[in-house]
Amino acid sequence: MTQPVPTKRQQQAAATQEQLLCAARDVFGERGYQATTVGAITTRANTAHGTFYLYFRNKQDAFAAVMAGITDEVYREAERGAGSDDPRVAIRDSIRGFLEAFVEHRKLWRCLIEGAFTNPEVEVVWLAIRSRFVERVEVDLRAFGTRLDPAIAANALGGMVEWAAITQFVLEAPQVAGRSTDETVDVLTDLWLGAVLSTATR
Amino acid sequence: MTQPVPTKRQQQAAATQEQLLCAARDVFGERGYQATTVGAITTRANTAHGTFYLYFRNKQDAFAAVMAGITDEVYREAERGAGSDDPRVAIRDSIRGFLEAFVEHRKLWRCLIEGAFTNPEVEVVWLAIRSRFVERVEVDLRAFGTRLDPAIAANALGGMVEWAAITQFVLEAPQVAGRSTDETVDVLTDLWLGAVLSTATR
Amino acid sequence: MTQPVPTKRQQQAAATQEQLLCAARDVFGERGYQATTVGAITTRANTAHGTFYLYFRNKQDAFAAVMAGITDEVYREAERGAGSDDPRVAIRDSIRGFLEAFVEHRKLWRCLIEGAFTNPEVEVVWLAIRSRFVERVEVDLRAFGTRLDPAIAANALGGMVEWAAITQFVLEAPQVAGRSTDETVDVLTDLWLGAVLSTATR
Amino acid sequence: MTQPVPTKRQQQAAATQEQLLCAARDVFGERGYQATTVGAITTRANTAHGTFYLYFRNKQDAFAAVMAGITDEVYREAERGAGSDDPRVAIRDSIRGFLEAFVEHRKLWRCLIEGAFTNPEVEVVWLAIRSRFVERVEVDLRAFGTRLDPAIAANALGGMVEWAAITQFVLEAPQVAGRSTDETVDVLTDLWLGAVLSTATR
DNA sequence: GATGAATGAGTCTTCATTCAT
DNA sequence: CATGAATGAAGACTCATTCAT
Repeated sequence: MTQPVPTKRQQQAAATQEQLLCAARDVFGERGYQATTVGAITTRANTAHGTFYLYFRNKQDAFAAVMAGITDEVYREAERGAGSDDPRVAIRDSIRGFLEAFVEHRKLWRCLIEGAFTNPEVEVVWLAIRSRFVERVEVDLRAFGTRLDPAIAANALGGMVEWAAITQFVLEAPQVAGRSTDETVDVLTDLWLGAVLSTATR
Repeated sequence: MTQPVPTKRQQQAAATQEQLLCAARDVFGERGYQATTVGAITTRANTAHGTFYLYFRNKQDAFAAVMAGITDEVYREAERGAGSDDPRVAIRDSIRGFLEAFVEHRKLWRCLIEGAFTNPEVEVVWLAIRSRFVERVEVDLRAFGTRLDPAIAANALGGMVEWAAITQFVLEAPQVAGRSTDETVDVLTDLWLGAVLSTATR
Repeated sequence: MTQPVPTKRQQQAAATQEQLLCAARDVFGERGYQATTVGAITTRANTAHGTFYLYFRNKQDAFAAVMAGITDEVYREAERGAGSDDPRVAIRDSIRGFLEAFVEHRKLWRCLIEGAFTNPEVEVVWLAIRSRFVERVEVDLRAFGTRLDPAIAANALGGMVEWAAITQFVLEAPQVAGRSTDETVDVLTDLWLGAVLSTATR
Repeated sequence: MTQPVPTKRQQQAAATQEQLLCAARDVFGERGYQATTVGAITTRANTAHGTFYLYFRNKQDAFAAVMAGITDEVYREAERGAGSDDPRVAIRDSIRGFLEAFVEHRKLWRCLIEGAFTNPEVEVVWLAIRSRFVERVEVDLRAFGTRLDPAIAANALGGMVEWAAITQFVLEAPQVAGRSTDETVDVLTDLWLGAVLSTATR
């Protein structure tokens, strides 16, 4: 068994890693994936350049470490509606949870999409996390009963929310730029519910 | 006024530009935005490196030129359902048109997303073209009558189709990888129609 | 057919390449293989850093280009004794040819040995050139008639001259440092001749 | 005066140093001089990175420590023929001793040559040890009587054996690769003897 | 005596862009 | 019009060495 109480040096090391992780989160959010350099991260973290490589194999590895927390949080928020019996309430809560968490991290999310489309390994990581989200939706659809293919429908409806969030809060498409999260939650809820109810089997 | 009949030189130049454009299309599709180099394009086009800069200000400019044609075509295909009186038929034709054109150009579309998330100017170009698409949907929704905010709804429904296409045919999300275009057209049509009808005002 | 007369630009390019090659020769000779940097070569050649990569794939490639000329010259000088009928004269001329050429390029030769023991690809290149030298010796031994294994004997006798040159003129082993080329030629000739004659079959 | 009986601590320290030395020997043999890193040595030795610097000033110092043992052993084996009265037997035994010890350590010997040509201080160390070898040969030649310069002849004949070993067992020159040690011992003995006898004065 | 976290100098290589020919 | 040689900025990654614990 290892010591349960971390030594002073272990604390130091953990603090350094935390500094680097925070710095990475900030810089990725500000500059995007490609434009972020290891040098920018270490400068921000007040460490030497080489220290970065004590805690991360490379830039991509640090990116994965940053994103693991974020994606997990956002997609998990989408599951918080599960408590309600009223489908409308459940759906609205899920969508609201997702959108609110998304808005909070929208800069990093932009970076995530950039990373996923630029770097195959990031793509794999992201798709894996996204899968959990889509599968949750699929389970809900099956539970509700639908005459559509549940996988395709889940991917489409889940994707509708994801992409609406991206176009509105990241890309700021002119048609929807500046709209409040609440407005969007309402519309997405109605669309989702209408789509699901009209194809329900029970 | 210059001669309406192009001179030999002008023909030659047009041919060179066409070569470069085709080469750029190929290389962007194969390698993606970041990984494409000007050298790769000129090599493919059998021109000198410098010739590239006679026809394009820079890499980004060539990318915009390539993408203009593609995005235009894909989003235009989404308008071909307009002819029908039956809303289901009209929607299905639109979705089918979009997806079929999308599938044909899916490699470049991947590149387009990458470019838009990497380069602000590419983002602007793409958003402008996408706007026409969203606005067409908005006009249809208004014509049909909906109690939802038409802009947000149009962005969400149009986005649902866009993102379903991307996740299925570009990212090949495991839940939907390998599904046929037809299956997806059916599901998307039903979802769209259900969402619209249930919120219709007339 | 290409133009036999090089254009001005081709001349320019050739001149640049020549500058780089000379600079590389100088720097390799002064610093050795590992310690030579591409930057040092381009600085010496008065070119931009990137220009180096127009003419050489990498440092090793430039090294090979430098060494090709040198090794060829040195080992070729070892063949100039071939004219004489008197074996002693022939051997002495060969040894003298080798040593004199060697002395002239001794700094680069040191670099060559370093490169060959450091970099497998350099090793291969050098061994190939050295093979021609050893095989020439072998042919001579066979012609002369020897009861020894000609390959091993050729490798040993050729190697005796090579290594004597290296220890004396490159490493400057204390026992032989400062001796003249002539003295060494004499001794090596006698050793070689004595070894060959005493094992001759005719 | 310190205690002649080592304390626990001293024993511990000696064990650690031994571990590091063995690890260094292994890693240098496997990777070569340049490619060996301090980290690789400490990893192999199961010690902390910093521990290395308790026992060695730097990489070069550890290399010298490793090589001291090896070179000593190999060159000492070359002296074992001294017992015999028959010159042929004496020479053969010396050559055989050298070659057999050499073959056993050929990977480290390769590393030694690389080190000597890369690092001036390694060069000095090696030349010092080699000197003893050359001087032993010189003494023998003088004892035997030769009309040649004994220093140059000793350097050449000793070098013939050294370099034959290197080209055959380290570089594996194509002409002699795969030959047995015995064959080579025979040929070298004959060449050496022929060279010496034909220039003998008594 | 032993540890291992931290340092930061050092180098290769790529590539968008320019401009003399 | 077309060429292609030249530019030089930029960035990732390694590793020997130090020193507080």
